[in-house]
Amino acid sequence: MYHSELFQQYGPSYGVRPPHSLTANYPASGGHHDTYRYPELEVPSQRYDGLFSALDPSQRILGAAPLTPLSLPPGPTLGFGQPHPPCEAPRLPGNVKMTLENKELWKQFHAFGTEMIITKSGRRMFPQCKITVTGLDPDGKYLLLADIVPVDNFRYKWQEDHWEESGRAEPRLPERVYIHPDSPAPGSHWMKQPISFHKIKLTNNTLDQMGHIILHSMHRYQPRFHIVRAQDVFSRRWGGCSSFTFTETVFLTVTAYQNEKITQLKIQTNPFRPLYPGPCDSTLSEELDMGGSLAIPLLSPDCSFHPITPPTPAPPASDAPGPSPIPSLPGDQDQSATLDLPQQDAETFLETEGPSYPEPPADRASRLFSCSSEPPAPQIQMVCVSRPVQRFPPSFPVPQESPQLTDSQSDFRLYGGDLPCGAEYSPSACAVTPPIRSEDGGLRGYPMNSEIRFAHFLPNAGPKLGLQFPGSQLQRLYTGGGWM
DNA sequence: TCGACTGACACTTTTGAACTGC
DNA sequence: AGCAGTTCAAAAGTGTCAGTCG
Repeated sequence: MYHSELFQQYGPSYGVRPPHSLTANYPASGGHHDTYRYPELEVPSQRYDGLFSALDPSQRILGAAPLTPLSLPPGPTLGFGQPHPPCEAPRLPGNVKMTLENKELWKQFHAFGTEMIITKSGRRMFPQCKITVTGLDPDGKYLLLADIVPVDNFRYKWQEDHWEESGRAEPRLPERVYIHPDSPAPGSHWMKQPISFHKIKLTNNTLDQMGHIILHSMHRYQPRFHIVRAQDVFSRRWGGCSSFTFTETVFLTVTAYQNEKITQLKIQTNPFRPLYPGPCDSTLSEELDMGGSLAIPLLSPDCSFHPITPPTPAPPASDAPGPSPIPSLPGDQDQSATLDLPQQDAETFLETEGPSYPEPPADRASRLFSCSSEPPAPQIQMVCVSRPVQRFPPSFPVPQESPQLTDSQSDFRLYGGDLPCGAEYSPSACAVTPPIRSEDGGLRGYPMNSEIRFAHFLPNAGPKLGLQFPGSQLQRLYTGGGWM
């Protein structure tokens, strides 16, 4: 499920997360917020790059503050060492493990400094993100997600044969999450074969409306993978979550390859070239067994994590010690020569040469956190209208940029008429209690006074572009209770 | 002037509809 | 009629490169 299925229905506001508390200069209305720069994100100590409001305990408590759009773990660097909001969110048991399937391939790229092309229309990643998961409850339902976060606060430039810092990073962009299309699926499904995130696309188009992951060029990023125990993507009550990263998957975004070695490596290993078997896809039998790598469970501000290696507080970005000196590639290497990949183990190369771009401090790259808990007790659905009900026009057309919709509330009550299932929206994009069913059992629509909720991982902010409710009206509710 | 970016290009792989045969 | 396998065109993917832009 790239967002393509869901995103198409939610429009460009998908993945856009306004700040937790709207600042004075936050655009109150008009347009989406892709280009909005979060002042909080400029300060390492305050980040709202998390993903799931469901992880925010405040949202699981009646009468809590308005929903925070997202609260996945922070990036490896930003907010590093800073106090995180206390959280009692459930965690997955500690025996949940994730390994990187094509680790050796990633290592080969990492040895030279992985570069990922980003384009306006979106470019897939190569190497692809392919993982295996163990330790899940075979019968429990899980969501698998991925996002990509900045590794540091620097912008880079290619200097002859190596990467070096070139000033401070651009302000962070709205983060988007890739939901694996199999989500939700039982643990047995996730564990039976490698899971491929090959459909992730990267773009530098800040106005992207395709749901691709928006990144800055010439910046370093790292993919993160999240396992969430939940019945469906609408669930607010989660049975736990764990996040993982792999140090080999750090990459630099470029609009054109800078390092000739990376170019050659891509050519040699690219699935579009006859030299190599098919793409790394969990659904394909032809797989490149590049060895596995145990993931590093991520520090999660929402998991009451306990870093095994206590991180040292990070100074402000401007004062932060720069990454380690940039090792240059051997000068006598003929960069135009064909790379003899199998003859040099990437790990060996890394040990002797190091990657061609600065490595983050070890404590940033190797945090390990425990995240274990039992699923919370079922919650009784409760609806609490915390303020006067807001009513929307009879039709809720696209694109209605209502400022009232830009806050973080997500639940709506349908009134004024039944809502039939039409082509304008997909019933799968929202849920309602109870649905109207046809005699044959098919979903026919939603009755008046139904309460509609949207996929909770989606940004609650912004209008639900693509959703239309002709003949009906939506009444937004504030609810702090859990849905399930 | 230079580095970063864009779009067009040639080429390959993937996908899905149409067709065929059992 | 239904299913499985094959074929083929379109779509989507790749890296390259010349031109544009700030």
